[in-house]
Amino acid sequence: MANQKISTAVIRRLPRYYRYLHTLIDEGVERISSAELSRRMHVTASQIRQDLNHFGGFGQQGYGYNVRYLRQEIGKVLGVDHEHSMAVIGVGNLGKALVRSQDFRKKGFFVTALFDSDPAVIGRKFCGCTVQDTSNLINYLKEYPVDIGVLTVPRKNAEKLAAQLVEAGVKTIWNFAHCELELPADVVVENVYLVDSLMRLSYKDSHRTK
Amino acid sequence: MANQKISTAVIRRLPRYYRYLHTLIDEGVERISSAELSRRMHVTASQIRQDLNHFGGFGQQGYGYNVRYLRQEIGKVLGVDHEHSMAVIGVGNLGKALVRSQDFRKKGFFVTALFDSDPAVIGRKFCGCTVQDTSNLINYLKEYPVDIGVLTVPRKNAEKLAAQLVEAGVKTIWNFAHCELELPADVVVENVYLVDSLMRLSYKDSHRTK
DNA sequence: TAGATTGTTAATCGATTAACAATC
DNA sequence: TAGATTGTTAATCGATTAACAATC
Repeated sequence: MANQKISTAVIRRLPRYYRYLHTLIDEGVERISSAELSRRMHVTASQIRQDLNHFGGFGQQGYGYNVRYLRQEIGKVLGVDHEHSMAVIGVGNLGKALVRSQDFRKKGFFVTALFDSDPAVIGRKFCGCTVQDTSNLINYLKEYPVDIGVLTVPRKNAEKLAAQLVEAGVKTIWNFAHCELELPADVVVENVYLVDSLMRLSYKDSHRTK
Repeated sequence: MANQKISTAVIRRLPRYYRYLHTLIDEGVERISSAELSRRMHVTASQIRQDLNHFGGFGQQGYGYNVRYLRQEIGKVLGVDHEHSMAVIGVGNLGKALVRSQDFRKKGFFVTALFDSDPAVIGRKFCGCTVQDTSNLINYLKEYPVDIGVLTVPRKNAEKLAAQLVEAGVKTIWNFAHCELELPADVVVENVYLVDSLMRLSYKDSHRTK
């Protein structure tokens, strides 16, 4: 259960376990050994046991892992055992897509505030949430705080709006703008660089192992 | 210039170099040493030189790297020195966002076909492209092939439509559906699991180093 | 209790960093 | 030529895999 610096490689794998355990529950599987999970997920049993043991002894010798319990515990580790509120900054195509998606809501992530600077969008309603002018961002979020700020704005505005989020007290940012934000050390950021992803696909495409 | 299995860690970093070199060009920087780039990008100079040398000697002793030339060469490695056509399967919020985005077009990725199964969407036009019924997918793409298939459909339809893409001859898939596609070995896939990304952010949020 | 399987330590493998000879 | 900086080999570090004692 120790808190001694867990590598990002391990963290990257956690959501996949979480997801896979869900499909096991759907299949009605009650318990599973690391060996069986290894076969199904195409990772080594050693890695599974090592990964899980960073966070606690979730299994039982001679029995394996209880699927529901294990998923619940990984959920706790990932912090998806409770709800999160989000403010979406930039209600363009991508912003709208995120607001409307059921996927995040199902996992407990709810959009509670929308901001945009385009007068054509301000005042419009999406999923029960009215788009506000970004000039209200700091004041509004100071009064009605959110857990997560979602940046879906053009690159050139991203840095400024990120700073405003931080000023409003938001310390957790999901950034879709294609730039690297420079923020105080206590702010955590997860970047989604779709162009990078597409380029990696392009790389795989051109360097296909025949 | 060898083709001897380059690790994914290296590939993951390439788009970032590519991006950063662009900002250097914008700043009017003509040449740069690995030491200077190291300082600016917060990676070791050793790593930069190692990474680049997987693909060729792009630098010059005593001089450093020519910024334009280096960017161009990394572009070639990533396969963004030529255009790519894409078919988007699933014209929901996310699909629309991808079609309308300038970011991909600017990098040479053009959407040339749209498919959906919803009658309310079929026939509508986005960015000059008319949405076709997915039942036409195989026939159309056999006649008018694309380089990349983009899957922005609900999880439950993803596997079936991926198989149809493959049948139509598409061997490169950008998958946004939250599932792991099982496809022939010669098909390359890049997954974008937004829910996973959000969970990693949630993890960072709850395990913040105070 | 015996068998199974974890938790955990030890061995291996790969990736990152350091060092330096080659060379522009 | 001398100085600078790469390309590349060698050393270190960290992550993955293997092994096995602990234990349910």
